[in-house]
Amino acid sequence: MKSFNERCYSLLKKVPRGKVTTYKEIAHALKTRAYQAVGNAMRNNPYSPEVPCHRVVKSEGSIGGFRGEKTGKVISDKISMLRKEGIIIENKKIKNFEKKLFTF
DNA sequence: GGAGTGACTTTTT
DNA sequence: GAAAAAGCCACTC
Repeated sequence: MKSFNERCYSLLKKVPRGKVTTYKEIAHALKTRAYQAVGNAMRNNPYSPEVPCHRVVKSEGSIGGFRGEKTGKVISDKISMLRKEGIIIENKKIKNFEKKLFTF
């Protein structure tokens, strides 16, 4: 039985490049309301590059908080990466969020 | 088995 | 509109 976390990772991997998803959607896809549990899974993030944690945002379209990989990384860098993938970030918020939102 | 934590969400002040 | 509090679920110690 895979842990709840691994399911989150699997779903995250399904997110195509240039799209984003929300913690809420993931939790809903898993038939649960463990929004924070999803965040927990991301925080553990055993799959650094395979799981695009930066593609997961809050329900409002804001970036939320990311840990980067080490203490030096900040959210700003992740935003740049998202922008490179085709996602427009404006003032820590995703532009055209609804269009970029990927649902399961 | 119980208490604490968390990269959240929603409602209310 | 922004900030704070409460609520919720799963994981870890």
